[in-house]
Amino acid sequence: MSLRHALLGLLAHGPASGYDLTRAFEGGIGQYAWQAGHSRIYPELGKMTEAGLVVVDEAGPRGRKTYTLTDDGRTELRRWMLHWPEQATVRNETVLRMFLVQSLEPDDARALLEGMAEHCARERDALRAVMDADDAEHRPGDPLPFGRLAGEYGIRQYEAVQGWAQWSLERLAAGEPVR
Amino acid sequence: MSLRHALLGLLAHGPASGYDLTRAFEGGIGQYAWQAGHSRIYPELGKMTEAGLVVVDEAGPRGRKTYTLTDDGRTELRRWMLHWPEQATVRNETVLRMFLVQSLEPDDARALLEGMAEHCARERDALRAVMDADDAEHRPGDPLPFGRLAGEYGIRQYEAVQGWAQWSLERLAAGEPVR
DNA sequence: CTATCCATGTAAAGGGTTACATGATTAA
DNA sequence: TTAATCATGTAACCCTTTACATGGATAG
Repeated sequence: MSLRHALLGLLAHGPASGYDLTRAFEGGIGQYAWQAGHSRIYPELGKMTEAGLVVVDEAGPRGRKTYTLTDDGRTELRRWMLHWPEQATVRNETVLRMFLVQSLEPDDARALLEGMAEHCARERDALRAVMDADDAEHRPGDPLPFGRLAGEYGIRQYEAVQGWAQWSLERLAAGEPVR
Repeated sequence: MSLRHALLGLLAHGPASGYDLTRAFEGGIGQYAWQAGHSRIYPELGKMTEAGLVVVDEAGPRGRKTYTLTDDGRTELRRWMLHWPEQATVRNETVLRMFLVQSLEPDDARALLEGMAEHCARERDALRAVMDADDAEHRPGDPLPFGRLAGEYGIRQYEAVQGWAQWSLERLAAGEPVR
């Protein structure tokens, strides 16, 4: 049930409404870590309120509700962050394609791997540019923007996929039958 | 709906039963790419049969049914492999923790990052040993074992996480406030 | 004969996506 | 006044997990 923990983690940076949290999932966290839409977020915030992990400050225009972490919520977040299971939930279409590349004809496999390498090179450059811009704005002593550390991982991740695709292309080019 | 494509990809290597496919998900594909249990696999194979993507050779002990890819199934697999969307489905608890590390107290963040680095170093070594054993058994000209290419990515992936955790620890050690 | 593995299925409960539905506030 | 944005919610449908349920084949 990681949506709950994603919400706890976002609220650890300060109070937010369901609408704010929905916007947050449109950024990097939704693209790289965990997806969620408002229709799932609102009911989950309701359950978390019942469970005493968050409280509502009912005060805002248009019926806006602002949620704040409770001590129990912060404790639960810390527990989840530090005690991770050996087998974490993983669902990744890109890695699935990596497993299944050996089910394609050599020409198709080559096309897939070349496409992946190009895509990752482009995404890596784009993310590098965003992170460089963040760093340029950043004054020493200020807190890092949310997701700055994870962004650095994103760059390394794209480089890993790109390097892997090139390594795989070399194995294909060497005439090694991959299936 | 990637379970369908995972099954198509596994069946591309040869006919298999629901039981065989369930076993396949207990290996690397289930650990790194996509999880599925038999209670989801059997109904999905039924729907895929209705859709004409697979056919059943009803012949085996204990009511065993063996599924084989049809031409339509192979076409659908190829389509899905080569035409990937920009925004792929991602659900990854480890990356979620990376995003939320900035919501922890510095001591907790350090403990998390050190734990991740150690865990990845261990997993990397274990996977490297399995891949080396695969390569030792492998005769040039034989097809690569299923998942050999993806396994190489696994190694690079663990190295990327480990390198990232160490980079993040250095930023923490430098006294930079991460939140 | 007995335990283990092979083999298939269904049911219930919960998580997640898409669509439906409504209305207040603000900026142009 | 009108369009965009803020803001919340529910309903239907599908996917996923866990548990329930059954029985054949094989090895010791």
